[in-house]
Amino acid sequence: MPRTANPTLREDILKAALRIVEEQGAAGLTMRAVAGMLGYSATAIYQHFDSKEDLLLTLKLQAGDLLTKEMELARAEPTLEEQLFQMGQRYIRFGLENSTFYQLMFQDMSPETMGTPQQRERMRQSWAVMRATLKTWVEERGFQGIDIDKEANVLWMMVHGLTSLALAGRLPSARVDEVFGLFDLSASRWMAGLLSTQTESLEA
Amino acid sequence: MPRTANPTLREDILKAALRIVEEQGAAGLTMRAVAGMLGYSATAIYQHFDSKEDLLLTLKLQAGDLLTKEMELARAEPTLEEQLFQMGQRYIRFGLENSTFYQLMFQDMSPETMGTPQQRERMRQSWAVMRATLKTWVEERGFQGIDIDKEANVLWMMVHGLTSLALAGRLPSARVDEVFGLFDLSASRWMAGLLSTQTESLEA
DNA sequence: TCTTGTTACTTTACAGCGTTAGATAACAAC
DNA sequence: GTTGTTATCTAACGCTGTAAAGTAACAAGA
Repeated sequence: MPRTANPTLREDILKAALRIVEEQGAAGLTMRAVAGMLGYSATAIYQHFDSKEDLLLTLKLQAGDLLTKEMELARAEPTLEEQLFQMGQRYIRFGLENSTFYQLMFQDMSPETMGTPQQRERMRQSWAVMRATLKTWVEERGFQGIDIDKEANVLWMMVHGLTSLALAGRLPSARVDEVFGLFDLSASRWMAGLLSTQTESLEA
Repeated sequence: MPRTANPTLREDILKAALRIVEEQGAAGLTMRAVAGMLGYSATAIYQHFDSKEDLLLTLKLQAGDLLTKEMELARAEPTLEEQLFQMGQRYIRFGLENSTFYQLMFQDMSPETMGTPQQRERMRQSWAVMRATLKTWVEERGFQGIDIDKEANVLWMMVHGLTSLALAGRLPSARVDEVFGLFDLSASRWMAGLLSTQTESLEA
């Protein structure tokens, strides 16, 4: 017969943490800051999260879900090619517009920090969305000798590499349209390369 | 007529910091730990570095130099294609074998943390090595309508994306040979894509 | 309605962090 | 020797994440 807890506190903590990360960056995210924003003491958070690491992991998982949702929106495009292309663009835009989060998602990814296998799976959900579309497209076009998983990883490393470099200030410009230009180029190289393997196999 | 400082202390600090990062990860790198390893007090470091951030930046620059050196070794390969390919492999291997460092290099890259324009230039040196080889290759083969800078960025985002995903545990395996397999695939897609633009322009 | 058991939350405290201020002492120059 | 400079140390400040212990709110049973 215990005292009842604030039923929304867990979510409130996550919302406050999200706001702090957005407004002040990852360095501003302290237990005291989060709790203070809600009028609680810092240690109250430990009723709902094991540690700051646990809180961060939850935040990362939520960010991953947002990215997945974003990519699923691309399914509205009329053709599969356009869907794939839009997924790439939406991925990049998400990273650029939520830079702190995106960097967080790919940071501190030591084995312990990565959570349970289910959580890792959840983090890969956006990849799975893209992979599924790619698979349908490859099958529809009747491409032969394609390892879907590997091709999906190739596409993923392109968009992630691009986003990551842009956020690190390692590209000539981090402007969305310029980054999209590079995405255009790399995607068309990949596509042309893939198509060329198919014409070859037709000739043979 | 001042007292003389330990002439090797600055380098000793960097060496100690390097060792700590390698042995204990970035989290173990504290001013007290670095100084303690050398028998100095923590504040002695401030004679040689403005802040921990300054120390870290210096470390990153050194890591960048190492990567550049590593990639320059690929110039020994007999053909330009092999040189380019080796550069990619050496980049990836460097990242996988110096994971903490590599992650450090692409972390905390907020505008202030990035140092002077000269330092940013120095950080891009490994990219410049690859770009130069790519340029020579493109000219030697007489390829037309190629924007060298953009193609170099495409190659860079592939190797960086791959390395970064592997280190984040987001690929099915982080084993060097498996990662190399993905590099093979993406590089050949890019190459075939690029070649296809050239045969098209020949036909036209 | 009163007691009781559970637990949400607070207060206090601790060790460690980066960094500053002030004290100390080493040593080159005169 | 004396002096001036500065390399280095000690002490301290305000921060961090978090453990331990205290407080009080409230559901359940009488």
